[in-house]
Amino acid sequence: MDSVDRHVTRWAAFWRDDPAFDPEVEGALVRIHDIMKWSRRADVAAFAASEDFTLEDYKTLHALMVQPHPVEATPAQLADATHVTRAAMTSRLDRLAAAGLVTREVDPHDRRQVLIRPTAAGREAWNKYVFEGIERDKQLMSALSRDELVQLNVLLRKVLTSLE
Amino acid sequence: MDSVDRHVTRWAAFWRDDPAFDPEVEGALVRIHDIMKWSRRADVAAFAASEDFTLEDYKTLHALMVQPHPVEATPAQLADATHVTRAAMTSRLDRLAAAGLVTREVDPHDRRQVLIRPTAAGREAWNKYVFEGIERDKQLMSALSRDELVQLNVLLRKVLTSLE
DNA sequence: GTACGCTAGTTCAGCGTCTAACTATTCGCA
DNA sequence: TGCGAATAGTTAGACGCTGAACTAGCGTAC
Repeated sequence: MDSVDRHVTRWAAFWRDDPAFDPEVEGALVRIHDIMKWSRRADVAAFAASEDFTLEDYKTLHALMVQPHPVEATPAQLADATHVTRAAMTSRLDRLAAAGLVTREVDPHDRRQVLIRPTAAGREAWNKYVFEGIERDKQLMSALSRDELVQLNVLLRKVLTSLE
Repeated sequence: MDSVDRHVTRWAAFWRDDPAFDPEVEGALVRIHDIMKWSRRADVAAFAASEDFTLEDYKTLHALMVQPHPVEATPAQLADATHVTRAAMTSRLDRLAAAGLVTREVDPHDRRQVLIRPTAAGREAWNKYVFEGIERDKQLMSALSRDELVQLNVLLRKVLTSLE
């Protein structure tokens, strides 16, 4: 029994005989929510020390580096990849461009588009943090065996596929 | 194969022979992240129509109703339950109190504390939305059978217990 | 009994995001 | 060919959250 079991149990008391409420459904979603919070907290903590390079900077740079074509991408593609709006991406790119980590260039073939490319400094910044992030993630999921991890992905993949 | 598989595969290409990177770990966390985003988006959409009653209002009210003692709680307890800071809870309660959905009263036994209680209108507002939320959650997880849902909770419970 | 440390809640400035409106460019079709 | 619709990106204003500073009240120890 974890904190979610306790929470959902109390919650369930309100609809003891109402079949609409399903402890397994609510439990799964609350847990997903909570694990997410832990992950985010760990990420924020990892970037709290570094002045002038935020978690958002890193995430944007990461999306740029792990593109189908890691040499360039448009703001819209990066916005989709990071699940933020284009407006948010504009302000993220403002920061990165000002810090000299990416370049902005108008696409000569379609002058509405802007091509974002990482600079050498940008690649370096990304490299510095990416392994730490992988290690954090590993820690977070360390309670599961390899088989369990695979099993978890099978289940989550089903959920996500149905949503997409 | 879902979008995360494609994403992580591309990602993995960067560290093809580096054992630090584990597609199962990253896959699970990215999926948890994405499912979370879907859930939040559905919740936001559900409250977009209703003027003057926000998702945050509902969540706070919900935390208040599903307390060990659902008649009253302190701002600190509600902040913990909803995973926000006390500062954020102060502003949430400002809204709810102004809308007449909760009352704020200084605890006579400890005058530092404030007791929050739902009003009749507050209970009614909560009741109006709680079933819709349950239905949304059910939809979100509808891709899984009962057994799979139980299995998912077993795995997530392990992860969460290790984090707590 | 007074002084110090701790706790609860609030206020404030800063940040990141969102939606909506706007500009510039390209596309499609009469 | 030219004009309206659609698309890419940016800007502006609002919102919610956070951390830090602050006020008020409680508890304890000397």
